[in-house]
Amino acid sequence: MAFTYQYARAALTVDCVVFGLDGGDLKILLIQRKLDPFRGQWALPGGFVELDETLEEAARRELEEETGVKDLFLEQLYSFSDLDRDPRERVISVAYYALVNLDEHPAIAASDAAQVSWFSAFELPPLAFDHGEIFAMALGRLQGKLRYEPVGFELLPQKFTLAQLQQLYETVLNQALDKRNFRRKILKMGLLIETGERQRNVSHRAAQLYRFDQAKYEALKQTGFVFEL
Amino acid sequence: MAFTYQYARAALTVDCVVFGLDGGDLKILLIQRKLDPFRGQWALPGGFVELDETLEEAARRELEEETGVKDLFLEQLYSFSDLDRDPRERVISVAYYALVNLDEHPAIAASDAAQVSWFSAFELPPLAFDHGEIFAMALGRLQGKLRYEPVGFELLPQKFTLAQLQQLYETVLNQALDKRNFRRKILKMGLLIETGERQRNVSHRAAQLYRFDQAKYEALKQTGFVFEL
DNA sequence: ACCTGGAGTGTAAGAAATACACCAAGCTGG
DNA sequence: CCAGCTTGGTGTATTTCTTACACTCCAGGT
Repeated sequence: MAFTYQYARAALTVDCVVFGLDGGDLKILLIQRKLDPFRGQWALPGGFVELDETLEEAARRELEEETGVKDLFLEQLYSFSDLDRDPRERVISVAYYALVNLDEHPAIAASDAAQVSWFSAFELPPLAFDHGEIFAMALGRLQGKLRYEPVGFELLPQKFTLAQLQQLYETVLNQALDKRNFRRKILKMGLLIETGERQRNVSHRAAQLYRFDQAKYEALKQTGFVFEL
Repeated sequence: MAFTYQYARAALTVDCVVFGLDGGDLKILLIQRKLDPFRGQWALPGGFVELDETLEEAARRELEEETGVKDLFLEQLYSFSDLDRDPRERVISVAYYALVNLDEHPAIAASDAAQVSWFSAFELPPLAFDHGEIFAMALGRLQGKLRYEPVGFELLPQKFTLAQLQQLYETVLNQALDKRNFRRKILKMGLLIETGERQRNVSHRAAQLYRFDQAKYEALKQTGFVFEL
């Protein structure tokens, strides 16, 4: 079967930058290409957009097919359209970035089509196509978002300690933060709920576990409140 | 001539939300459609992407063809992909938003293809397709950008008074600002240059004219400085 | 019992944000 | 030419936020 159009059309793909947090290490998910071009090189998961799905649906479908990850925080990043970004033909790619909690999605179901692996975001191998550029923009976006929106919680388990939260900010923003000031500021927002539970199986005093109060955040947002760290 | 592909491909368009400032009124540029669907309705300028141009090039080309505006500040906004956003067939649109100085681009060369007109952004007619949604996102983006990046100057003439700058912020953000605090804050950043010139032909005391120091801003940005109002 | 390692806490100094009102300058119209 | 109108331009006091900084508490391991 073939499809014919009066004017030439570019192919349309989605590519996903999936961030995960492994302690003090920010990771992203890459797949190893099994086909030319760039065979054997690492690339962002992604693929062609079908006609009966939105871009976001395509991104979620490709992610699940290629890496087994689903139900994650996903947001559109940017559309890339350099003329020669794919050596085969004109391909325009809409990039998404995603945040997952590594502990709750630890085992990436290896796709039949490719090798899948987490890489430290600050020591990536060379990437296929313009994926290096896409990654750089995604990292910048993540760093920006983190300051002005409470997206970081997507990278943590539902219940987390303040130290984990602080380490998340320090890792992603790549700067040290003062513990007391961090705690005061984040607690003053009133968006963290003490669960009453504490850490288990740690060889030191166990920390209080908190949850993020999504509902309260949504309510506050209506009133003009801006999350800002 | 026809083009045939193995898999179905969506058509790809660009649409532009062009903002201009007319005193205390934020305006956007619309064209009246001459063809179905939505014939006679107002719509964002835009059109199909050719294979030998990037998305941004397509946006600039369509803007110039349809409205005569060129050399403006243009940034990608978002890609829209709802399945039924165009009743004819599957069309994915990459939206851009643009800022122009109305005084320096006052006469929009009427395109041969359509009527072109500026509308007050807060009293828009119903728009074709999902252009209302695109506009809403563009307005939100503009309001956000204005706070954290010095994009507002794109809406003003090269030389402007502090009152004009303040009115720009008040108009776009839709809130009143204190004159003395505004002046102190913006001047303390050191990004405005006194031209030494003053307003002419005003029936009151003439205000000092300033220019934005783009070069200094670029330099400061490197050092981690963040414009914030 | 004691060591280790992270949890948890307060304060003082400086910087920034906010709220607020009057005189100056220049043109206009009588 | 003078009165009045319109916008330009300026300072200060109060409060809030930011920053820098060091010790005790607690639990598990040895």
